[in-house]
Amino acid sequence: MPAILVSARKPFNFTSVINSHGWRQLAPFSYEETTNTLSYVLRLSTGRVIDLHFHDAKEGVNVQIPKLERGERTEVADKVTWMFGLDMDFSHFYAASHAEPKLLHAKKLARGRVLRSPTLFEDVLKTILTTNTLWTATRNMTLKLVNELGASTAGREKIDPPLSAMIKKAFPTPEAIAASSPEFLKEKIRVGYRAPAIHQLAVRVASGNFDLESLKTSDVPTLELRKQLLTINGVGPYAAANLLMLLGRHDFIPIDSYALKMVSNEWYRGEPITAKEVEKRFEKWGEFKGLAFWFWDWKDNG
DNA sequence: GGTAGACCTGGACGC
DNA sequence: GCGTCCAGGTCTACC
Repeated sequence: MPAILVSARKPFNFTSVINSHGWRQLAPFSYEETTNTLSYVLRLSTGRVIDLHFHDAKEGVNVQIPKLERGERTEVADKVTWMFGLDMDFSHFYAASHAEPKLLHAKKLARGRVLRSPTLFEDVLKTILTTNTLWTATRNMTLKLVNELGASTAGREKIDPPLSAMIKKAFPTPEAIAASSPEFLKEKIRVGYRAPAIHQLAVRVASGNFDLESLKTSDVPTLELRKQLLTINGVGPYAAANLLMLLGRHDFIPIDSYALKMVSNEWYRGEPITAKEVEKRFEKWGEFKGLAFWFWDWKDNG
């Protein structure tokens, strides 16, 4: 199988990226622990759906791909650069955190990059699917969404049952989700009350009324970016902070029940706390607040 | 600005 | 197998 090497700005640690959060467990990602291989089913801009396998190449990411045209290879390289944040620079964060014992490992393990999907649309939807539910349900909803509405590696031709198990699917496009209905999303994908929000976002993006992908490269201040993310139904303070982290803006902390638990165990003897206490503990980290929180060496991370 | 309650799913638990 | 309870953020109404 052909392969391409996509280089990373140093320092880089493949394992740190794929372990940065739970994204590798969400379809169309999959992970094989014994070989430390991350896989992803990618839909190219031409509509072709391909299977990618990522391996550690020390100086970057080695990507196993099917035979592709030159333009397709360039597109894959660009997507991989985004997904792994290969061009990102965390030197200022490492300098700011070098004296903090709880962040000693940050530079050593090249922490800072968080695994992303190729499109912001996919990351927004996945983030909405993490809200107000348990992780197993998030995994189920994502898998159903991909299986029901995603384009397949086999194209449109009909596949016999024995072969169909080998066919993989990409994350659905905004158009595919927009063409479904809130009722379908609720009843088939089991997304519950999130159905109208998910469908509405797909319609906004598919119709061209909301250029979500442009936020990936936007240079507007973080507060303004946050404001735009909060216009999305289903995206509240937690989801917006999570998405800002994925966008490389680290001024906000995604405060969920896990954050409250960790901060409470660290500084408040496990007693009930509010978001205010979390903010207070990380206030001094300023523009690195999100990074300091995300990569903090917690006393009890169970 | 702060707070209470509804929104859903699915896992855990008791019977 | 069935019913009940509970965890998990966002949104809206209300104070």
